Amino acid sequence: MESALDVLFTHIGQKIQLLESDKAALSDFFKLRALKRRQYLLQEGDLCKYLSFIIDGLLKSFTIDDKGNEHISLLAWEGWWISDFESFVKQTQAKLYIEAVEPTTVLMLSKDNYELLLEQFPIMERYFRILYQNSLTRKDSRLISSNTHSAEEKFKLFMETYPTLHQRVPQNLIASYLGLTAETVSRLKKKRFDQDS
Amino acid sequence: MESALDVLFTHIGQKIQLLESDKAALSDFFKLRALKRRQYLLQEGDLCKYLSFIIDGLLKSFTIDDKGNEHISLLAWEGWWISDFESFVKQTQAKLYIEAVEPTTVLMLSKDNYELLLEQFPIMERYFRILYQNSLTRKDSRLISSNTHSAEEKFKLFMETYPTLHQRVPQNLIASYLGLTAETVSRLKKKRFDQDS
DNA sequence: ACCGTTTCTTGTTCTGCATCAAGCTTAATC
DNA sequence: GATTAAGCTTGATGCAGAACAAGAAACGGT
Repeated sequence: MESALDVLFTHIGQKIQLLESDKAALSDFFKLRALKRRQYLLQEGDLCKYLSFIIDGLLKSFTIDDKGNEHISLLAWEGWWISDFESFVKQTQAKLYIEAVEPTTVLMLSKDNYELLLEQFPIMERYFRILYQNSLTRKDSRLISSNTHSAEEKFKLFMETYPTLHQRVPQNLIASYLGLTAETVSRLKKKRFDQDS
Repeated sequence: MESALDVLFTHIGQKIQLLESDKAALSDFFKLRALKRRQYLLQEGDLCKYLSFIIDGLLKSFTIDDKGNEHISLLAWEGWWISDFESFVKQTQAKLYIEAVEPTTVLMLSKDNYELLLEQFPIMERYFRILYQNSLTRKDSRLISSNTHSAEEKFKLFMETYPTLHQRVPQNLIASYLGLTAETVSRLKKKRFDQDS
């Protein structure tokens, strides 16, 4: 069976050319961790010490506002990275919580190892440059959608972009991800279904 | 006086170590362009062929919705890069307009030259990795603010983040950047001022 | 298989901000 | 420096989606 590191290297190999010798050397930089459902990977106020690559499972990152409401900033599953990126990069207090929605395994890369890895493997500069490049285009789209679309348009766009995700993620999390309430999404769903039939 | 390329290299030099020989070689990759007030650097439907580094002046990127309303996705001035990044990276049709708010000069890097430059100067992989890394943390913050804050909080945060920008940029552009109407921002400004005095 | 918790639905009320309108002020442009 | 356009203010009205409420359905853990 495929090891966690193989999953990671396959992923990296889709963006850059990775030598077998590199793989062996890179392995030591990562640490495997298993999370149970509802377990936290990070809590607000912590230092975000790791970039985490998701081998299997699904995580959410979110803030909690003054009224105690949760606002999801990211839903991430196998093949994606997650962190409180600002906290990780600047080594400041985290603003985000990261919590497992499903039982999850991740490969963690510490800040120190991240810097080392970039020093020692220039090809990884390229990998992360491409990774961030793609991430930026998605964030741009999301920001535009967030500022210009109605609730209905946001929901529709989400369902088109991630057509199968609603089978894995409770509707209230999708609502939160879109900056809507669970009630609103429930009504939008009903509306869509009524129209389709 | 300082040339446009010097401005760029100073900026790059803040993130990575750039050799004089590199500078000379890199110069050929960039093309200088001057824009008048209200002139477009990009229009919706175009291919975004360039990353543009702003030497002087100020630009806005925005979408126009079905009702003809403008939604600003970015305000950028000297020392920042601007593009329709998704269109640039994937070479798809641009969704954005980019227009000069002030008379502006930019150094433009074409997609081809971008790829060449990354091939030939591995140090530039590092530069762009760091650039994108920082850009991502800002986008994250903005996305969170957009989904969790009230109009008043967004406006307050904007004024704290860019305390002098309102002297350069008309209020209606700030409103659009924040996903608000000009009227709302006008009222918020009044409210702030009344409270402060 | 059961029980408790989480998630979803549906109705009602409320409110923050948009929209519409119109006069005023400031700033570009010739 | 006159003219025209751009930007700002203030008031009135409307509405999308939040908030509140409460029951129903689905799910997960033991």
